[in-house]
Amino acid sequence: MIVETEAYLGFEDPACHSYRGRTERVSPMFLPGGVAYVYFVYGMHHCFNVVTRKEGQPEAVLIRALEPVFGVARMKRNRRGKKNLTSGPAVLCQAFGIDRRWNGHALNQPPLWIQEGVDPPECDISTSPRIGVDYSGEASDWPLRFFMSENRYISQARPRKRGKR
DNA sequence: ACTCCGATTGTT
DNA sequence: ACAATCGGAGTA
Repeated sequence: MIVETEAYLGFEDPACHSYRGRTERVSPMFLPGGVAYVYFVYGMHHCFNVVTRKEGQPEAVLIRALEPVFGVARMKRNRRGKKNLTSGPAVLCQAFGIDRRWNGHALNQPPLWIQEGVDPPECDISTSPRIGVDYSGEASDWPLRFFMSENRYISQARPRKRGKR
């Protein structure tokens, strides 16, 4: 169950990878919505996004945290026994075995897909600024992070040095 | 060709 | 507080 996301708003958003236009890396974002955009960061991590708009309009939602529902044993294996299985964008990618090979994959198709919640819990949704985008000027203040209020699987935002804004 | 640094995480 | 680790993107 997806419990935390961030929106990235294409050409209008200095924090978005596609802000400066089309490059090889961000080309999946330019596809019609419903497919995966997976990128590699810090020389070791992957992050998983859902492309959201029509072709040529490169916006996406970063999946930052999940609450495990089933498949926990496999997640543990993929995570090498670590306690945190799905809190944090790179952590959940490791748990699910998601890497750049999934770029462009249609997310209504197995073996990796997203579906409407079977019995979604009643809950409030909170917003906050996005994590780790302090370089992006005033966009770093935009309330584009969304998470289920008080869900225990929300990723912990670490204290960071304040960049230019 | 070369430099800089990141939509992070785990450990100290 | 810092290391790990590398390729994308920008500059020349």
